[in-house]
Amino acid sequence: MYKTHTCGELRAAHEGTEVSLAGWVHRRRDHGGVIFLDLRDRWGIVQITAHPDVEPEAHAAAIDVRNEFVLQVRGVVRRRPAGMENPGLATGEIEIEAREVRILNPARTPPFVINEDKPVDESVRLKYRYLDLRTERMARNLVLRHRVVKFIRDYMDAHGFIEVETPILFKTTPEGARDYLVPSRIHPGKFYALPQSPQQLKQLLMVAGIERYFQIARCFRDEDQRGDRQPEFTQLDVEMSFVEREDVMALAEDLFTRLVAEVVPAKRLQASPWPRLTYAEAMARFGKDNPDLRFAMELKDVTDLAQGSGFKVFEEGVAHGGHVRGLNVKGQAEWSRKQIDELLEFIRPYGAKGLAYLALTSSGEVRSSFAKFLAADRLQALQARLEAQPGDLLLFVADKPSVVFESLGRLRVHLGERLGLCDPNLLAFCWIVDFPFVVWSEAEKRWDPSHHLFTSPALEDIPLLDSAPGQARGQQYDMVLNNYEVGGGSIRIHDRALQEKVFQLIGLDPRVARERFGHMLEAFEYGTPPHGGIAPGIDRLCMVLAGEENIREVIAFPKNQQAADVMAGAPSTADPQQLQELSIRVVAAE
RNA sequence: GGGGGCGUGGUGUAGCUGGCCUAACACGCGGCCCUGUCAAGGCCGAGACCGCGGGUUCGAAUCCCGUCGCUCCCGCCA
Repeated sequence: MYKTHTCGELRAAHEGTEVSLAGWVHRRRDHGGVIFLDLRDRWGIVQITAHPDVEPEAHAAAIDVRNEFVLQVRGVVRRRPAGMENPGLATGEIEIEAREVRILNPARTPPFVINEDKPVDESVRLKYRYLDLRTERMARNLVLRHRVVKFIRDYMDAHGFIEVETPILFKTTPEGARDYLVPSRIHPGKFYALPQSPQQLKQLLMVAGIERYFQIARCFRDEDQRGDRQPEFTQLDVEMSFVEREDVMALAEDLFTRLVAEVVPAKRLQASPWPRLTYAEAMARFGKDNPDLRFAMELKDVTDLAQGSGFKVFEEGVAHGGHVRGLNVKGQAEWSRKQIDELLEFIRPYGAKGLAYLALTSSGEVRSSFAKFLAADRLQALQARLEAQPGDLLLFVADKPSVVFESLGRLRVHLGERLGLCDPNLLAFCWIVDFPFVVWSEAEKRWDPSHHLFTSPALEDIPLLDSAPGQARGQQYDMVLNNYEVGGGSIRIHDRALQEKVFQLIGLDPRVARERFGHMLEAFEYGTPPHGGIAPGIDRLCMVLAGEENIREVIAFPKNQQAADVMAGAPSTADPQQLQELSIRVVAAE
């Protein structure tokens, strides 16, 4: 037996116990006589002492030991001498007096330090991911993720859900993101696709009468990476029958409220119940449909005050159906012209052509790019609208609505981070509802579903689908946490006629629709219950709960930004024989 | 597809308005000393020719061009 105990569990109460421990050498301190070894396993760290005159052989063995060697140590638990305790260590009251030190496997010097949390180039970490995962931080993240998933499974089970696995080899649906394709050997020229989500399958499980389904589901999307996006990711996939929007939202809210309390007690919810914003409200107040509610600095509409104000930029902005909106950067009136120009540069990529400012210095002086154009009462009204006080800096963008929202929304987040307004221990969950059912795609010249093509429109808005599709609301809801969309769901269509109508609306040829989704349409004719669901992203959620800023930190073996696994070297070329079996010829490898 | 940032010993950085750099510092690594530390300590030492290629120059880590890699972002993500 290698282990009688783990390295993290021994306490003063174990004094005198003979133990056998096994783990990695976290650190070694050689005092010429006595040698200290910090032995680490997944459960903690314990100090081993090897005295030359207590057990010469054990001491001799400890001389050759280096960091990250794998050892088995037999010894006796001793209370540490008075004053020698280490309060920074859970096992700091005791130490193990070594009787035998056995080197199970030596280790090369690792390419980066494992026993402290120092920045290391990420490609090096990813190449040696198995070493990176030994670090306290990464081990903690993996444990956190396990606890999150465990809590979810227990909760779902307790609420009558069953976990059903759905296929990884499925059918391509080019309507959504790019699919990962898997060639079929048995069907030359044909392909499976990896699921972008188990959407269709979970709906078919509702047809099957499961009523309450969930799955910790792996999803695949072949799109470009971001700090919060991986080509394969995990979502808590949920679907329920005989439910309305409120039922699904209530379940998810209860689940995650309890999860936070149990799994990350050090963090606290900003609000419970979670605030609920309509899409329109989220855009108007925060410029985004995934607003960070941890701080205020809300956008204010000043279009009415800008109109006929005499300031050309404002008037022209309004003239073409545009808005003027502003935000109040509290207490930053002293920012220099240069700093404000930098903010303009920050929002320029989002289409903003200018950034008007009004700084109310604490001395009562006004610095502004436009104040001289405005009448005194307008200026007053403007300040009142933004609840400005001396010391505040007011920033305005005038443009078409999409540009105003995009640039001020981004600017708000940027400023919030820069000014330290985002409390990392605060979890500001909220719901976004009443999304537009479809959005006009200028590129494709057609209506695109704002969620996915199985989402039901609000029933009272169905007539609008013919007259004014852009006005119709969808029965969609997004779960937002701090700065991230961590989940989305909807009530689905369960009626063939309505589903076909939606296909038609988004320009899906009926023949193509039947080819791709015929199984869905047919299923709807066999007694499909009203149903809906939600799919919270496990990776993003864990990222926020772990206090990480990149999704890779909560994934054991993530892909890099090029969607490559630099440790194993995936993707790789395939053997010519494999390709031949699959009837595949590689045309260009550039 | 586009834009920004970065690329110096094993790791993290400094140097980068060209010559004092035959590249510095910290950690790590090796050796020696040290019987109580816990980021142990002291002394000594090895280790990069500055991502790669080309150019400018008497002279380049430092300037220019190209290229590759990593990263952040835009597009994209039903």
